[in-house]
Amino acid sequence: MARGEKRPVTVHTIAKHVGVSPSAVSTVLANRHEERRLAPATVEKIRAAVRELGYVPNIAARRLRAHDPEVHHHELGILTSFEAPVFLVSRVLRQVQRLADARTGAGRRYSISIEMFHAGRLRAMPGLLNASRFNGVIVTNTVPEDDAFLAGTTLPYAVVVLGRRLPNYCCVLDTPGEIGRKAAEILLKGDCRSPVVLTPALLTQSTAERAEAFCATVRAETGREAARVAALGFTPANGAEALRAHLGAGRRCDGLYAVTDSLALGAYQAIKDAGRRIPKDIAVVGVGDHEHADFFDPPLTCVGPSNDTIVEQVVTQLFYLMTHRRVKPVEIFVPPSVVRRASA
Amino acid sequence: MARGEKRPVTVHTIAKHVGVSPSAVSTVLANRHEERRLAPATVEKIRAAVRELGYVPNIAARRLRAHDPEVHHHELGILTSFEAPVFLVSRVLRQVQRLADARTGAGRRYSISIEMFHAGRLRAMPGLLNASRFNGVIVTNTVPEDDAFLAGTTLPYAVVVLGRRLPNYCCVLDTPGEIGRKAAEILLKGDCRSPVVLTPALLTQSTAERAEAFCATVRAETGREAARVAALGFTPANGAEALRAHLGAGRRCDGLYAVTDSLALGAYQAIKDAGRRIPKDIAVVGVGDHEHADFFDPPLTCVGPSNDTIVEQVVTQLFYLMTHRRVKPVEIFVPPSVVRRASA
DNA sequence: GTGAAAGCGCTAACAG
DNA sequence: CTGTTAGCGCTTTCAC
Repeated sequence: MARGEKRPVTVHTIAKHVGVSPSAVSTVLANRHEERRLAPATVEKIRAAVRELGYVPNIAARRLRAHDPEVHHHELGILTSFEAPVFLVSRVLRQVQRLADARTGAGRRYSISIEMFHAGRLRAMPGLLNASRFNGVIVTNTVPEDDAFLAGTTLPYAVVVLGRRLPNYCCVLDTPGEIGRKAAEILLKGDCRSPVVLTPALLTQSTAERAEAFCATVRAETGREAARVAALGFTPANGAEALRAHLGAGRRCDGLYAVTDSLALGAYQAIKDAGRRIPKDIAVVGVGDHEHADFFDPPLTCVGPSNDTIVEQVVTQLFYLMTHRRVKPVEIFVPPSVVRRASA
Repeated sequence: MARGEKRPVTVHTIAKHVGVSPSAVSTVLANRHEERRLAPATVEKIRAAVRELGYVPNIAARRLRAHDPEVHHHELGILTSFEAPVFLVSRVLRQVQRLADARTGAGRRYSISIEMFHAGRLRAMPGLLNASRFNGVIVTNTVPEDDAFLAGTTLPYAVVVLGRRLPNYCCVLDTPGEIGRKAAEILLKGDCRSPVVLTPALLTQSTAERAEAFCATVRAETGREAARVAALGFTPANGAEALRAHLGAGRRCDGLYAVTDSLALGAYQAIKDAGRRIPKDIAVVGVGDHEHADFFDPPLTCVGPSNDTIVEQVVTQLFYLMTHRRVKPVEIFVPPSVVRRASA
């Protein structure tokens, strides 16, 4: 902390500062001074210098030093913005780990880490451009700025993009149009006459397309317009508030498609508070395979991306890219999953 | 893939194999052969060799090479087993990132990554013992085997343990005894006469203590024994099944403490299916500050660890340890949070 | 067009 | 008890 802020502090710096050799410093840092029988006074002086100079070990150097030449070490990264549905990320992680475990062997190890970036600041992640952090990455939950960055540069290692179309990378995508269409069909077949779609006010590419396709389908099949309700944010509370306002204003609604899980949860509360029954008065459709949808009251019918399939594709692609490098980018579309439950 | 499995493959290996110099190989790997005007034939031969020999770049070496001596790079790790409630981990991550961002400056960068290990296999995580991966770590969701490993060795860098007591490390803990006691008090004050505690069959130290304290409090206050219902696993489905069996057998229950969120969710379904009302027939208490507890139907009263406070303590400790190294281990206990809602 | 050499920061082996 | 030396694998000058 004290003074070494601008000049880099290395074991060498400390050694000179104390008047000992770098190896003595190294020994103390690893708590091996006993077996090396360093003089306690020396140890103390070194410790003091370490603290005073604010020494931070260089991890890359240590790793290189510790490296066992018999094993290949693969560094995999899952890169996601903070504004992410964690549960999807954790599924990706689990799947990556499963496949990595299956391939781990004598001369092969995998390290997998999740790295979060602030939306729009992917370019600032260190080591991305010079390939000094990962052997392969999965990129997801990007915003347009990040996409522009990616599109403008071809990273020289394995990259799979989840949920975006970028011409120079392998991409795995859901089909938001089809999702919206199917959601509309389910509601319309259930004799819904005044469909509503509940979205966050800030639409992502994906949620926008879902809502759009929903409305288009309603228009095509009935000639009427679906009502659009925009929640301020992504939380259940936002969803509840928005739908409450809609219902409170006496506007019609006998069928609802909520484009995210959390909004559906909030919608349930608003509907019940308004004294309406699900699905009798208002049928509700949410998005795909939420782990708790079965325990909503009533259980929630879902149309949305089949995340497990998506994740599987992503991970398969990543490993493929890492072994056969420089293949032509592909786009993989995964059709939606539909789970019918009691709410529609 | 093909043959280089046992002998380590480096740029040097490839260079020799093709009959060029390491620098040529390096240039091709970084896609810089254009500006260096390598012969296209050479480039192709190098590419072929790279593929054939299954070359994997050594990330540590690249990092060391790319290292800018003007900035200190801090590697922070959040180490958690797979059997983890992701949402807690993601809170830790957010908080760490927040504090790291605040400290990031000219000569200072932080990288934060989540690393998952298989329960009981923490010792197998590479680079833990020789300090070649992290400058500081937060360890959580360990099982006894992992704890034994940690207790037996003092890692020579900043370590904060979340949710376990280990004599040689800084630990931050909730107070499961107090949690169980408060849960019991809430139910008993609500005139509950036949309390039940719902737990997973496989108890962690923490869930066991919560259940134990709950039963002890019931015993002390009423002289009766609380019934214990064990669910096969941790999911809502497990919880629903277990409680359904209990209620179906005609056994009494007018107050329930579920020691995890998911079990509470399942319990709701079982209770409603049995035609009972919450809280009129059966009052329900869940654990701390679940983000969706407000949207349970009815909203769920919670007694549990106050995760935000815990996370704050953990992260504060970590940064403290990194700047003032080798301080005496401390134990920090964070009292439970109580949020009263409609379910009890 | 291509190769040789230097050195990033660290630690283990070997000499004193 | 302590210092010197070598080298982990990589990329970037610089020289040919």
